[in-house]
Amino acid sequence: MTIEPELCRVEDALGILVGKWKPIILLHLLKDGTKRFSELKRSVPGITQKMLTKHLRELEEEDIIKRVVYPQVPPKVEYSITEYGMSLKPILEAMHEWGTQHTLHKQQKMNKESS
Amino acid sequence: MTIEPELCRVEDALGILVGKWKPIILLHLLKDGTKRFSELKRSVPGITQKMLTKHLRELEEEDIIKRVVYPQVPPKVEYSITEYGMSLKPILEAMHEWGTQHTLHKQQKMNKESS
DNA sequence: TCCAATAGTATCTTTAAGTATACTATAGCA
DNA sequence: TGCTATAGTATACTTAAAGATACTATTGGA
Repeated sequence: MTIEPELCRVEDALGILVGKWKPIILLHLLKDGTKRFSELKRSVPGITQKMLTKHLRELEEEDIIKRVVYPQVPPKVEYSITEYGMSLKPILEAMHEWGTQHTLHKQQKMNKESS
Repeated sequence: MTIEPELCRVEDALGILVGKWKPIILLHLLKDGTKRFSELKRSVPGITQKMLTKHLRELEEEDIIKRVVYPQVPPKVEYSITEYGMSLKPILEAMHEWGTQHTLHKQQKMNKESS
C-alpha cells in the first residue's frame, strides 16, 4: 500500500494522541475501564489538574472518551473510553510494541558506540 | 492485550512521528524511495529549509532515514528510508486509515449538529 | 566577471504547549 | 465553626516548536 502524501490523514490520528499525557491517560482508561478524575490524577504522577482537565476535554471532544457527571457533593465525575475510542487500541498497541523494540535498538547502538 | 501504563513505550514511537512535517516527509520517501534535499523541499509546500533540515537530522539520528552526500558542486544529498525505518510503515498506514475514518466521523457529527 | 544552483547555517521573532500556584462551590462531619 | 474532599477555573509564567529572513561555500557556464 502506498499512501499519497497529498491525501495524508496521518496527522488526524496523530493529533489525538499528541499531548504530553494523552497516551498514559488512554492506557489507564483502557486498563481500568472507568476512572474518576481524582483516580486518574493519582494514576498519572506529575500531571497538574489543568493539564488533566485539558486533555480529557480534548479527548471527549473527539468522542474518544465519555464523561459522566454525578450530581452529588463532593462532585463525582467518571471517565471511560467510548466504543469508538476503542478503535484506537490497535494503534496504541502497535506503537507500544514498536517503541519497545526501538528502545532496545537505541540501547544496542549506544553500547556499540561506547565499546 | 493490556499495556501496563507504567511500562508504556507509546511515546517512543510517537516522538519519532511528531513534528509538523515528519509524516509527510516519510510518506514522500516511502513513495519515491530516494529524494534529494531540493526535491523534498519542492514536495513539501510551505516547509522552510531550516525545518526540513531539522526533521531530516532527527529522523537520521533515529536510524529511520539514511543521508548520502555526493561530493560535488553544486552539492547533492540523497535521503531514503532505511530498512529499519520501514518497520514504521504499518503504523503510518494504520494511522492514515484511522485518520480517514475519523475525518468522516467528524463530518457526520457536524452535519447532525447543524440539522 | 558575475550569476545560478544546491544544501545547508545563523539569528531573531512568533506561536503553541506545558507548568506553577492560587482560587472556587458545597455538603458532611468533628 | 471550621476542616475535608472533589472537580474543577483563573492567572501568570516558562519552555519548546515553528516561522521568517538573511547569509555561506563552491564551481561551471554566459
